[in-house]
Amino acid sequence: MPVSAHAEPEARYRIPLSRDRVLRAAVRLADEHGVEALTMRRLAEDLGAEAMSLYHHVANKGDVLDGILDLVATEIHETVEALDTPAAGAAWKQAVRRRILTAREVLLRHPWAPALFQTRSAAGPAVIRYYDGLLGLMRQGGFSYDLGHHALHALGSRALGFAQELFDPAAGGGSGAEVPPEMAEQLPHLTGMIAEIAHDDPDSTLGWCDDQAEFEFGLDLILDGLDRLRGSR
Amino acid sequence: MPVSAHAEPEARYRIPLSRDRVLRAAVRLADEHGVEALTMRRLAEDLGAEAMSLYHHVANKGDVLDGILDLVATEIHETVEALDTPAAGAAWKQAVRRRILTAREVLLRHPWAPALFQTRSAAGPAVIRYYDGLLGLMRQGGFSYDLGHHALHALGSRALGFAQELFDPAAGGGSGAEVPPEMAEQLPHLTGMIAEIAHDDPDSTLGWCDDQAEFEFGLDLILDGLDRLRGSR
DNA sequence: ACCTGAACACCGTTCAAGT
DNA sequence: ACCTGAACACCGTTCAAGT
Repeated sequence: MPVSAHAEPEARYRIPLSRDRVLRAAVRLADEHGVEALTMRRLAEDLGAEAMSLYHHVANKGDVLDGILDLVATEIHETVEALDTPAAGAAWKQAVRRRILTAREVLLRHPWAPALFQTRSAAGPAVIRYYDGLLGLMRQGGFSYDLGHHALHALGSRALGFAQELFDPAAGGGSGAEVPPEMAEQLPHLTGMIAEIAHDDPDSTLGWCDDQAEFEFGLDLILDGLDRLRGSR
Repeated sequence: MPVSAHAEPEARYRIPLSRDRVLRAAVRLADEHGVEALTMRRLAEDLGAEAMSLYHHVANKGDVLDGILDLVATEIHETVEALDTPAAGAAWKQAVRRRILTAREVLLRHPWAPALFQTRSAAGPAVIRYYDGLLGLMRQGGFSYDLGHHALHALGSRALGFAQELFDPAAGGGSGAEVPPEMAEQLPHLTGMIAEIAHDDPDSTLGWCDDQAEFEFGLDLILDGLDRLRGSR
């Protein structure tokens, strides 16, 4: 191996670009400043290069977006794969539940990822490997391929650790009790619900939905339903 | 009422702009050419005006996007409201199921809407009214407010008639049996599943997932789970 | 081979000016 | 009041040119 002593300091500020380096910088940029800050120009700047240089390592911006999603999915898959030795029989439910809640933890570190998963239609290889692992756990739990197939569809994005939140309480502003009277007439049931929950727990005003608890409720509902179908079909 | 005969032909090619006219044109544009064709310039062109004129009727592009989502949600809410006289007791499940499948039918006419619903965080008034109606059906079915609340979260976007499809079989290309051998080793369970389904139904190659059936499977799983919890909490 | 500057065809939006 | 043209500050991407 030839030694070139003077190359050392130069190499420090001029690490060659590569697809991997570009994608990792893109993930970091999205994590720190949001996905809307992820432009080819800004990404190049962070890498100490010009925007046009990126095109030697990625096809276009869509390729970058698919690439960073695959990076996140890889992180999920590897974290989850290190988690447990799969268990047979009824333990399938606990194993699947744990994987999905772990996937959710990974996604909380990349809050831009769920919205992007929904925008980019094609599932990358890492997502597919992750789903293959889930299906494997179900098979060990006694699932037919047919039921396992339905199960993956039923779980949908929840399997990856997210589900769309339609109500964003933080966006609402004031406390739950401050429903305008003319709106309350049009929304008798939601108004009643908010009033009752405010009564039971006076401290629960703004942002009173516990995202984690709601995610687990929906997940358990599906898993319990699947467990009941497990033998019968 | 004064009559001005000569105003008629002029009014024909210069209908004044309005927020409603702008939003309806935006929905039509998205329906016909996709949401990516929905630019302020293109939208103005379709209305026979300049892009800058739109800003007298909408605040900005985000306002347009929120506006067209509310228009779709209104269409869902009105279609569903005309559907049934709500039924008490165990019939809640059938009533909710029918509303959600109807919402899905509406969304199939606006295929751009689901992805946009997931991007725009705040739920508009029409979405909230729709959810209030669902909660009302559940209340009549004997739900506590607490269980109804969990139920809305568990249903999530499925209540509006969509759920993210993570596998897009149409994007894959060839038939299900054409899995590359080195990939098959990494995906033993998905490969086995595809092989078995191809064996049971040789015609099911490309796009063999029945979206409607899978949507209903997941929906019923959740509704059956809720029905089981209905009395016990 | 890898990288770059200038340029192109778009965006959403501001502003001053028209009627 | 409503509408408009020109302009600004951005995009992603192409292309010919550098090393």
